[in-house]
Amino acid sequence: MARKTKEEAQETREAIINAAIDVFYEHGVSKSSLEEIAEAAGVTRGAVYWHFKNKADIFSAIHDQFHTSVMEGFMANAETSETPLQDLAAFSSHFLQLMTSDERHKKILSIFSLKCDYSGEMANFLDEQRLKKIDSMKQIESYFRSAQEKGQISKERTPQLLATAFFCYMCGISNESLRDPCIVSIKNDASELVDLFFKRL
Amino acid sequence: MARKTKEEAQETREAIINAAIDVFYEHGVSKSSLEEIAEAAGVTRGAVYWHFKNKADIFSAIHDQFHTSVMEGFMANAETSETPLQDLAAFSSHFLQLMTSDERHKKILSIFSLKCDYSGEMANFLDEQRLKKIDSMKQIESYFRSAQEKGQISKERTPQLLATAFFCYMCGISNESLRDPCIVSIKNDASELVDLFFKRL
DNA sequence: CTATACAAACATACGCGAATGTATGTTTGT
DNA sequence: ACAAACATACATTCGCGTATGTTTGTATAG
Repeated sequence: MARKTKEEAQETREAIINAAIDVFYEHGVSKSSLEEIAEAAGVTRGAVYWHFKNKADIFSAIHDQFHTSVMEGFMANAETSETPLQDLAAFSSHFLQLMTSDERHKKILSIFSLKCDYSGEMANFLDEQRLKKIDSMKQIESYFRSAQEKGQISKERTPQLLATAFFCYMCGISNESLRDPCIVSIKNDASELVDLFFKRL
Repeated sequence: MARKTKEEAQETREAIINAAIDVFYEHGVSKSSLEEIAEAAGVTRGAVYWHFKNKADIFSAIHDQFHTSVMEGFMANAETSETPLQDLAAFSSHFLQLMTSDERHKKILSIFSLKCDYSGEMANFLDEQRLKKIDSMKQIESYFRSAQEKGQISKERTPQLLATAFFCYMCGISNESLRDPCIVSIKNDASELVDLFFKRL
């Protein structure tokens, strides 16, 4: 096809990414062909290979895009807040609720945890996720530390352990609700589950 | 090769399964070829196709074998026990510790949560896992209900919710420790993490 | 201001290897 | 003698990466 303007090219790039999310979600990453993705985006494989190196590169784009969009609302007021635990709970509930309100958000999470085979070239993404998670853990940790310094919770446990526990808890809720929305219903149980962690600290 | 006795044939079948676990763990399910598995087992693809229908069928064998072996130590004394919470905690800790002591156990869990693309034919296994998890949840639920009836914990929350929370918590710990043993160290933190859930009920 | 050269943004075509399923051959326990 | 328990051989498909073709926005010279 003909040459397009920068903006139009950027649009096709986004179209490919969005198509990939849908195709990955339906057929899984490993069984999705670039042909399928191209067709879903209304282009040919030529366009895909112009914008991306290969399938892993598309996955990487989704990966980056997701994490930056999630994190930007997170890194804020661990020390400045007067109610760190409430803030943490609120953000956590909001994150879970996104899985109900934002279809794209849900699809991407589902791809990451159920439709992906982290091996070979894909194993790199586990490392990237590790780094992001360490950042998150540091943040969560500071929330708990702040709460301890303010005398809002017991100092019996270290902030590290509390952060680890809470992080695992949240990951578990997220994953299990993706595996089976009936067993763990975000709409019905999410906020109550989050509260359960804090109510008796 | 020549014909063998029933026992020898069963041994090769087991050898194929064990080889598949190793190959799946290293290369991921989707990128593992039957040729690799056969070679690792010291046979040819002919033997593999004799014992199994295809790759998904091998996976299914691992799947069944794992769940039956895990569950057999679990279904026991929810109502008969005088200390249901302690029993639940003990079993949970034991389950997590298995990831350290039993390499095979760890590899299989890692395959299920990180090296597998649950799509197409593989999606059936999510349904199977759902059923197993419902059973587990029922069991866990009865532990909490028993504890409530004995007055050992508050009746503020329903047993269902407590079971859901605990189940998600455990899944989160298991998964995150697989993703990064440094962030969540089973050896160091597991029992303390499990305790954390119960200490303040 | 316009003609033209160049390269961006794709589409099309080609060759290749890898894996799969099956068909057939071979050995030996019973 | 027959079939279980494999090994070997074959055909086919599928997806990938690349090479090449095509169109058109855009810069630059004249």
